[in-house]
Amino acid sequence: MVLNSKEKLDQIFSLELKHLMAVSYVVLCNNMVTDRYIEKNFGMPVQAWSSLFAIETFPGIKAKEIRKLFPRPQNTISRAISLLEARGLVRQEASREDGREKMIFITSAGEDVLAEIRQVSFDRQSEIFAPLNKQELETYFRLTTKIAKGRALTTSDIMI
Amino acid sequence: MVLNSKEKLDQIFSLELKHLMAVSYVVLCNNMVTDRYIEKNFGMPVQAWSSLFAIETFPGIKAKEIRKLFPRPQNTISRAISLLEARGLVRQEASREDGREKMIFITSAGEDVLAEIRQVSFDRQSEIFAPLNKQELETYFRLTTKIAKGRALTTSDIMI
DNA sequence: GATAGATTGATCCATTTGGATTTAATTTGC
DNA sequence: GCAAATTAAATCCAAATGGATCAATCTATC
Repeated sequence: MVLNSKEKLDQIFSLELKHLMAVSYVVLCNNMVTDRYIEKNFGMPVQAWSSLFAIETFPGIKAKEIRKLFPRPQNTISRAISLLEARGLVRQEASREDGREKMIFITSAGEDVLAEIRQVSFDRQSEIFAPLNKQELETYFRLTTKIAKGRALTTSDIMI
Repeated sequence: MVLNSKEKLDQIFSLELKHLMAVSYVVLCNNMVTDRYIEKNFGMPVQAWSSLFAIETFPGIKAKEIRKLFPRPQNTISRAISLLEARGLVRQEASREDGREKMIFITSAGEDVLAEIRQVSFDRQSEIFAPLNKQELETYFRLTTKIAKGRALTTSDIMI
């Protein structure tokens, strides 16, 4: 019995690890498409435009705080911010309270680039979630948020 | 007004891109924990043990088929299989129908390693989805599967 | 208020990554 | 039936990655 790709996926999604596999599959597929597209069209890696989102939403945010929103290694975020600064998309300002920290702000050039990325990301989001109706989408978001807030997501008790 | 991390996350999850951000956040957080743990304890990258899952589930699977289940660049899967083969966890056999393809099979050493990884992955899955009750978990899986089957997930109409 | 320990962000460097190319095999078109 | 196009997988190599280290600063304890 030879299975085609769709049937193989169904079978993978019937294993005991199906919950983890399904959600990872969705995000992995999307990242392959989105990250490659933005890299090609805007010349920046995912951690750079993710950081730009965070910096716009929270003016004066620090690098270590960005890591909490978009979990990546510390030096990855550090370099992403260097790239954004080198392109004039953000500016940094020494924190008054703590000389080690830098407050990061988006520039108007950064706003312009982000507006473009936001638009295409929003269209992409619509594409991805198209299979769900409005009610299902809200349920999905509510449940995802519940998972995201789980204590062990970032600090596992078993994988130490 | 200064926000702590939890509050920042809430605000990020109130933006128009919240659906995409929430699910990406969950998978990214998990990958940071899981991939690092398995790298440290089993000495192999995520694409290697993912492939091992696929190879066990579908004896004789080809490299290009694994890519459909765990979307990664072609050479990434190719190298993962080389690694698994070098460790004696899988063996390859030339396909009879098509000499370019190789059929991949798990070895008994591979079964042993996979059994360990499966156990810890299963425990990790329980940890991640602990915030959902049984009913919610099934709903979540059903909706995730719907998204996973969407045509545009892998072949975007807008990100070309 | 001096010193040890902790924390922030930058940098170092060996390893990994992934787009592009190559090799080998198959399929297509004429 | 043969050249051209296509496909699967391996390999090449410049660039990215991430664990480890470093420098600067802050905190705690005595």
